[in-house]
Amino acid sequence: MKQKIKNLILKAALNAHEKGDLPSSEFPDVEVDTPRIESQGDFSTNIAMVMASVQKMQPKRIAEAIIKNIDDPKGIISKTEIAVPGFINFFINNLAWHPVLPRIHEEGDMYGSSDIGKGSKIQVEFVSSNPTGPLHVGHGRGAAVGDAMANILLFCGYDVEKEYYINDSGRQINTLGRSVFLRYRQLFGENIDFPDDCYQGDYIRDLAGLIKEDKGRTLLDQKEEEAVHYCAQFAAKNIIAGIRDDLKSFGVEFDNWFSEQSLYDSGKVDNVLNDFRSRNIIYEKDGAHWFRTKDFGDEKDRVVVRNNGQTTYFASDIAYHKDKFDRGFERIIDIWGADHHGYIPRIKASIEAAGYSKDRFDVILVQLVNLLRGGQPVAMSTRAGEFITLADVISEVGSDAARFIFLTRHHESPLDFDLELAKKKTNENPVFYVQYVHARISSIIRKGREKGIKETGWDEKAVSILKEPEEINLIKSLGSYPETVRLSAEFMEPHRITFYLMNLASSFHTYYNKHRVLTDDQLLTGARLYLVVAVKKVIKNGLTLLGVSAPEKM
RNA sequence: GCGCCUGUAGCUCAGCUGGAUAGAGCAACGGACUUCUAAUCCGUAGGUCGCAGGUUCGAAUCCUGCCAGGCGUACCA
Repeated sequence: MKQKIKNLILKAALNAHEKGDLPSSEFPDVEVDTPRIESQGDFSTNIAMVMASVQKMQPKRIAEAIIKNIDDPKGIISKTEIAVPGFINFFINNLAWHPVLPRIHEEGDMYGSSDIGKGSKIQVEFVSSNPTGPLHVGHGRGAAVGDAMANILLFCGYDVEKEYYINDSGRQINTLGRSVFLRYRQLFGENIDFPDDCYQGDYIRDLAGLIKEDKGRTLLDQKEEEAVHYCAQFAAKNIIAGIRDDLKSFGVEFDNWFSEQSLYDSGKVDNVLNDFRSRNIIYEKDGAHWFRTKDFGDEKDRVVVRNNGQTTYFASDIAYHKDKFDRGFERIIDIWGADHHGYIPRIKASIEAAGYSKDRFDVILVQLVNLLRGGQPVAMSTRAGEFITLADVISEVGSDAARFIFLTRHHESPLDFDLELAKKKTNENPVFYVQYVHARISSIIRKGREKGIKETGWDEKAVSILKEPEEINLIKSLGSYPETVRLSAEFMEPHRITFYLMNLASSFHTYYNKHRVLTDDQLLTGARLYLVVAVKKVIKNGLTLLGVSAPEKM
């Protein structure tokens, strides 16, 4: 609808120019807004004010010239107004909104989809938690944002791949092995002080127990190095399997699990480092190897090989991001915890140095989650190994509530996640509020069937009965869904869908309380059914993008 | 110190990349179930958009400087 108005305005401006009502043929981009206040119409444009200096005319005169030249054969516009500074306000004929309904019925699950991505290959990498412990709540937020983002991009015509990067190499894996091995030895009665720098959680003991069951005491006879290595591999594999399960119960499945170690095994890390050395992008100082990230806009240069010969995490990350582009992705999106933001300039530097444009790389920073219970902070200490895992949260409040709540904030604002609130079944909890719409409409349909009432289907005459303000309001809201999806993809902000759904839900509940769908008037009932079924479809459509279910009953 | 993020109603947050009189939910108060799920709705009240300048027809939104909070600033990941 907005686009239609845009075109009408543009054509009117051209007509006006041809007829000599407007001197200049220079037209700015037409901007059409939806005013907040009802009395200001359904759409407004600022074109007259923007053109004032070019046309050397008063905005009011320009507005008059444009209105005079509007050609609206279908009668979409019921009224136009010129408002004080020079806005032109358009009032849409109520009946002009209705054609969105058959579109929703036809397109169903695909309503709102588009091809703005033009099939270009895009990768979303998220969660990528170290395989040294279970996922916690913060990872859940990253998972919810990443998965929703991937769904939205797919819906907008991108060829999306979801990837999980496994940090299965380097020091933290060694620490994991040591932690498990020490617990293992404790199981055989050794009296060992468990070091602070080892992983403290109970899951480490559990893993040690599993190894004991499997291997008996044989590890004690091996060289420590070998035993630690075995424990590390065993534990990492086990933990990853657990992470995979947790994500699955959260409704998140990845297309690809990418191993950091594989970058070393295939020589990709060495290759890219050698390439940078040969191009003098890496130099030696104090026995370490430094990447000239400063030359690419970072604050200072960064170490890639330490003076003990070990590569840093950054070294494999250089190879990793290069490899993503080598695999043919036109754009890559990383979803990180906000505490990693300082890492962005150096990754961009590495991408530029590897010969790709840093503009093809985006990072979505997800702020931290404060876990609360009844308003009180839940104590969490990773060091002491006392934390509520994502799995705990899912089993307590359910995947739907968790996912939805994670998406009720802009990803760059910190989020309070209250476990008690997430379980509440009231207006305080937005998940139920939205899902309830779907359940209510399902219920209406069931009741209708019992009474032998069928949907009318698209019948312009019947549907044109829908002219209650609450109905027009609902239809307008339905019509704006595709734009919401598009903006959500463009700005990489999944929460826009969440807010849209809450808004649509509110419009529906208002309508529901004021008007009955199933009435004695057959024509009206059919038309209203047609409307609410469209609402149901859009609610389901949006919830699906967010990874939340749409229940038939609640 | 420097860098990034945040600051909007008592609380939790939106605000469509510069538009007109800044919006929701919660909490408070007052109402609505013999009718399709009251897990809902309607109404009342609540604001110097952190502060101060600047840009312009027009600023919560853009720029600059402060103030407050969070995070980062490793040869950790």
